[in-house]
Amino acid sequence: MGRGKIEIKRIENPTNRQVTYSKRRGGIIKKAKELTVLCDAEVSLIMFSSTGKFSEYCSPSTSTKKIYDRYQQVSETNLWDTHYEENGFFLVLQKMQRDLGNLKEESNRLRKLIRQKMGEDINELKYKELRDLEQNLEEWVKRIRDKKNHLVTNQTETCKKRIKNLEEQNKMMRHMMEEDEAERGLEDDGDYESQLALGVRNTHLFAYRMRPAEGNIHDRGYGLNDLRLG
Amino acid sequence: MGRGKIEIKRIENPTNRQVTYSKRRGGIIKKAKELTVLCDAEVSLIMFSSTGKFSEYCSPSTSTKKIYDRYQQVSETNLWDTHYEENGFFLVLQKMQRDLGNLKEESNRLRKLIRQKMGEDINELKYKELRDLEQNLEEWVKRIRDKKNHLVTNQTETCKKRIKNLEEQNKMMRHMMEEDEAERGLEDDGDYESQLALGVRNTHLFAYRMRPAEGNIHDRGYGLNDLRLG
DNA sequence: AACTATTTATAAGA
DNA sequence: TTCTTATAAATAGTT
Repeated sequence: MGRGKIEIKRIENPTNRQVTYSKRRGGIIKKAKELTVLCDAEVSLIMFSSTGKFSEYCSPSTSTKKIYDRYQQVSETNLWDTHYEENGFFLVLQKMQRDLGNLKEESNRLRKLIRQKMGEDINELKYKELRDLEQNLEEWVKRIRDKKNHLVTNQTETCKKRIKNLEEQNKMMRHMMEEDEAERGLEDDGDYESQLALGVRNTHLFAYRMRPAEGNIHDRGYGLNDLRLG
Repeated sequence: MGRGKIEIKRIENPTNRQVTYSKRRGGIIKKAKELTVLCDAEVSLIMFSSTGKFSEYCSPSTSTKKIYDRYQQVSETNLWDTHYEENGFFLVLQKMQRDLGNLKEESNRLRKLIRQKMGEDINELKYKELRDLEQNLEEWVKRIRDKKNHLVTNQTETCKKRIKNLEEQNKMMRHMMEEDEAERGLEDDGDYESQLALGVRNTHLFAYRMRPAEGNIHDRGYGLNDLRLG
C-alpha cells in the first residue's frame, strides 16, 4: 500500500528500514487501539526495532503485565509458579507514566487533526461548547493534582513517620542483639569452632526457611518501594 | 476501510463484534509479521477477545517471554534511571504534576489556536471531530485520575500492612530478647544441649538481623533510605 | 467464507 | 523528521 508494491523482505538500507519501522509502528499501534475499542479486546503489543528502540501498546484498563500473566496461564508456560498477587506500586507508576506519554501523544495528534480540518472548509463555531470542553479538562487536571497533593501531604506523612519510628526502633534492637551476641561469643569458651559452624549452618537454613514467612518474592521486591510514596 | 466508514467505538452486536475481531486479528498479525521481516524488528503481540479467546504472534528467533523480559528491563530501567534514582520519589510525582500542567497548557494553546482561527474568516466546524477530541482527552485524564485513586488506596493499605509487619517484627524481637535474657540466666557451660540451644538462638538473631538487608538481589538498592525522602 | 466498494495504510518523493 | 499523494492493502457490509 503505497506508491509501489514492495516485497516483504528485510529492508537493507538502514535509513529506509528505520523510516518504515516508524511508520508501520504507528500503523500497527493504531490497529491495536481500534481492535481494543471495536471488539472490546485486551491487547498487548511490544516492539523492538532493529536498533533496539522500544515501543509498546497496551489496552487501557489492563497492563502489559496482566496480559502477560494471562498469556502465561493460557499458554501453560508457567515458568514462575509464584504468581504475583496484584500489580506492585512500581508497575502502577510505570503505567501512569506511559499513560501520560500516550495522553500527550494523543493530544498532539488531535491538535494536528484540528489544524488540518481548519485548513479545509470550516464554518461556524460555538464558543461555549469549546469553553466547556476546556473547562472540563482543566477541572480534571485540577482534581488529579488535588488528589495527589492530598496524598502527599496527609496520609503519607503520617504513615511514613510511624514507619520510620518503627524502623529505627527495630534497628536499635537489632544493634542491641548483635552486641549481645558478640559479647556472648567472647565469654563462651567451649568448642568455639564447632559452635560457629553450627551457628552458621543453622543460620543459613533458617534464613532460607524464613523467607516465605517474610512475604513472597513480590513483597520483597517491591514492598519497601511502596514506602517511598509515603 | 470497507463498504462504509465506521466509528471507532465498541461494536454492540456480539456477532459482528466477533466477526470484526476475527478479521482484524488476522490483519494485525499480518502487520506484525511484516514489521518483523521488513524492519528486522522483534514483536510480541498478545490478544484476548471479549469472549476470552486468546491469540498471539511473536517474531521468530525469539519468544514472548524473552520479549516480555526485555520489555520489563527497558521500561523499569527507563523510569527508574531517568526519574527516580536521581530525583527521589516525590520529585517523580512532581514531574508527573508538571506533565499534567504541560497538558493543560497544551490544551490552552489549542483553545487559543481555535479562537484565532475563528477570529479570521473561518466558519463551519466539524463538531464531531471536536467531540472526539474531548472524549479522548477526558478519557485519558480520567484514566490517570483513577490510577491515582487506586494508588492512594493501595498505598494506604500497603502502609498499614508494613506497619503491622514492623510491629510484629518488633514484638518478636522483644520476645526473643527476653528469651535470650532468661536463657542466659540458666546457662551452664559446654555440654551439647546448650550448644544446640545457642545455635538455635543465634539463628533467630541472624534471621532478624538480615531483615534490614531485606532487599537482597531483588531490592536493586533502593531500600530503607527512601523513607527519608519525603 | 467469499465478494467488492470503500476506507485506510503507506511507499516514495519532497 | 514531517507532509503529500498515488497506490496497495485492509476491511465493512453484503451474498
